[in-house]
Amino acid sequence: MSLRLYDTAAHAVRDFTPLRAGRVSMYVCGLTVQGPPHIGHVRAALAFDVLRRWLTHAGLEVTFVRNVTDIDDKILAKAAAHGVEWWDWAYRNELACTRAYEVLGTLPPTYEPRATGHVPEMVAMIERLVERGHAYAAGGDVYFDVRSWPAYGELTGQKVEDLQPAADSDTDDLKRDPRDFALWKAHKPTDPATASWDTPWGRGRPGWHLECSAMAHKYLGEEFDLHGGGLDLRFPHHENEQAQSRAAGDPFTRYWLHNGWVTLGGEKMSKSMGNTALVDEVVTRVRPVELRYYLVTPHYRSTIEFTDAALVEAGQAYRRLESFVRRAVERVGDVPSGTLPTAFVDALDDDLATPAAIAVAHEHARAGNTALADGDDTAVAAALGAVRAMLGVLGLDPLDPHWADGGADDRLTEVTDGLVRLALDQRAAARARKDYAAADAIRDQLTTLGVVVEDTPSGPRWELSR
RNA sequence: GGUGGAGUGGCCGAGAGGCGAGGCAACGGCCUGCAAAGCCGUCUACACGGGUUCAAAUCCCGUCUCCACCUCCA
Repeated sequence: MSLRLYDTAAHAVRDFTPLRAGRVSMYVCGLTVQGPPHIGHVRAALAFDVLRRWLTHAGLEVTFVRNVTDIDDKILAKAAAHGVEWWDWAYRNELACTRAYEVLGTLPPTYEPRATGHVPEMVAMIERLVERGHAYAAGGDVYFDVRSWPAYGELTGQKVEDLQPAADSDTDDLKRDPRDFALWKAHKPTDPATASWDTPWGRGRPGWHLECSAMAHKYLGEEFDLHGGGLDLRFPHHENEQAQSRAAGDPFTRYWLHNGWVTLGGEKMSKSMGNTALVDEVVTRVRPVELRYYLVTPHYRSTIEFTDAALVEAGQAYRRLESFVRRAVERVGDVPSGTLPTAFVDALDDDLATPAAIAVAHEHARAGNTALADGDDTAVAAALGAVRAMLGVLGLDPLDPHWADGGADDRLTEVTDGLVRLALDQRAAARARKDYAAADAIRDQLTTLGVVVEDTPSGPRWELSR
């Protein structure tokens, strides 16, 4: 495999060679389940889903771990505001996230650990850090000692001196340096008792960054291949993760991958800005597979400015591919996925260049359409196999059962087809006697009902309008 | 203040020294009784100002505009 990936730490595209031959270990930062997911959240999942599928396609055995952060300040605050238990709030949002991932066809991770289930692992990690002189307890909190780790800032090119002092300075008097970050937070009387755990430093709850280090260590080992997440996580989250893991003696990740934003009105989508597009809402306007196409087609590191027009356009582009696949299957049957065109492979190997990859799919669809028009079934089958293979890698195969119309009853479909055929026979009869007004009236009525009629060399075909 | 990123044709969106991605829309043609779908063609751009080069959207210098991170964030 000749995959090359952009490594944030190296600021460059690097050849990817797995730590262990034939296997890949990847850790992706999942969501803090404080609310239902918007399409920006889901874009991150999609980006790494494509990577995971590509690695799997290359024959590698992928261990994919994506965490759920189910305890943090905002979860506690929002749960309190809604008058529900924090764990209730966290879990209902976790379910909403899982549903959104599922609706968009992301493959489930190998494992999806929750922060609250890994307190002993975190405690163990803190102990290692304290022993090595990189962490200290203060007032029930435990902090990472930034000054004790000269490499601090290496991931994002920051110098400790240049960082703006943290704004939340209520704990600054406890810290040796304002840039020190909390590994563990002492229990506050205002927080629910259920949101605290016993530790050698007293009761408390996890700091944000520690969980990922502890869980990556547990499930992927001291060193693993890929660590991914959104751009905003580079600093401080990923910087801190790397610092604490390496200070604790783990080589940690070998490549850092970060996906770009989805923006709305030119600005990063975020709850606090009030400029979000929730997955549940967008999916009522376009089919999930079209939303996936929209989010997966641009390069994973580029910004996507979310607009309705672009979303609609993506749907149209996808339908072009889908339409070829459906018509080709009607002609030559359900041929198995073929081999991937070299240009497609080269594109994805080049830091997951999905735009170029999709372009190859469109080119093959066009060739397939030509073959369809020429009645060249061999070429149709070849194009169909190639297009399905390519779309399959991207999780966009229109024939994948995942995208099948839910709840469509086979009997009902049969009856519908029969009824439409009845109407089409009437139309054919009208056309035969050159009564085009009658023929067109039938077609118009079907159109009104949402049935689109197309005349083909082998007779009329119909499908539901999208 | 520090760090990182972006500005491409009517629109979306790639590319990153020379053979003008791909899609959407529009227009013209083919096909069709008419459509639809499809195919062919047209429109052809790289924020601005300099520079390097036989050749720059791509490299260098400068300028402008925008975004992100340094506080929770995909």
